Amino acid sequence: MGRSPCCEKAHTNKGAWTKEEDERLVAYIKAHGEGCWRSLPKAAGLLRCGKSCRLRWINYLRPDLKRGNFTEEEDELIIKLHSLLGNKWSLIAGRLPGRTDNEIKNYWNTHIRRKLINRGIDPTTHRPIQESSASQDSKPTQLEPITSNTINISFTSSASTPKVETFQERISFPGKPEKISMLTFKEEKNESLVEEKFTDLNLELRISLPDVVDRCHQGLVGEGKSKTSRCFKCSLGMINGMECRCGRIRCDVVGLGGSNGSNKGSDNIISNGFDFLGLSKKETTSLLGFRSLEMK
DNA sequence: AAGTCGACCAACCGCGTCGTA
DNA sequence: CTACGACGCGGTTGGTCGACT
Repeated sequence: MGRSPCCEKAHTNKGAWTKEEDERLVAYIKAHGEGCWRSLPKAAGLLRCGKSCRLRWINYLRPDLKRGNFTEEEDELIIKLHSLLGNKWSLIAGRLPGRTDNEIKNYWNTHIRRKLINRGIDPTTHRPIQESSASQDSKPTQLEPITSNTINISFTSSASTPKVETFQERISFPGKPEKISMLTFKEEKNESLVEEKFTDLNLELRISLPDVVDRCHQGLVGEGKSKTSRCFKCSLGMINGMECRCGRIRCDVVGLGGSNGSNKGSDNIISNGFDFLGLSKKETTSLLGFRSLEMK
């Protein structure tokens, strides 16, 4: 089965956006909010693909974007997050307010990669280049015991498929031991278990429950969505609990949020929950916030 | 002044995932 | 269970600009 095109390419503009197109897009989103990218171009009077509109808004037109050079602190944070997450640019971007995944990706490829190589560090493995090239010959699953400056993080999930997916990431900080959590995350159907084995966190590592409940309570749901699904928090039995506000309105009688609507109002939940690496707001609009952590 | 090269970055493309019918 | 629409992500491309010769 072939993949259908995301839009009618014959009647869409490509390439650089004009000022007029930008103004139209901004005006439309200000008036109607984000979401439903497929229908947005037509509604906004733009001869653009929905994808293109989304990208333009997210990467360039969004009012909360921070323009300008990256600071040294941001550099170091990106390096650390990349050592933890790999090329998960959207997750990394979620930790840097005002920065986009595309911006960070570009910055990584043009600046930080070179910076690490100059330091003698392999930008892919975050290990010293000599050690890194030598270790490529060895089996990746054979991990050494944890030392004072080595961290293992593992995730195990069988949430959506019978196949158990695991992720192990090993990070070394030569010379400088750092405290970090080792988390094990297990999720089976409606049951979920989050074990936090250590509570010392230096990167504010937290596991976050998706805040879809709060979004649907605030009328931020997209039109035409199902009204029978239950939010993740409810499915965990957290109704009326600390993590879920469904007590106000049971989420099995309201619609669940899709990717539509603004993110206003979700910040409190993120900051009060178990936000893992400060998952980007867009990530928390669905269970993707968790699933993104399952390394492929 | 003209040509070349590399850096930068906006934008595109293809694929994976999710939700729904 | 399957097909399909829609969205989001990551890799890649290509245009622009400044530095250098």
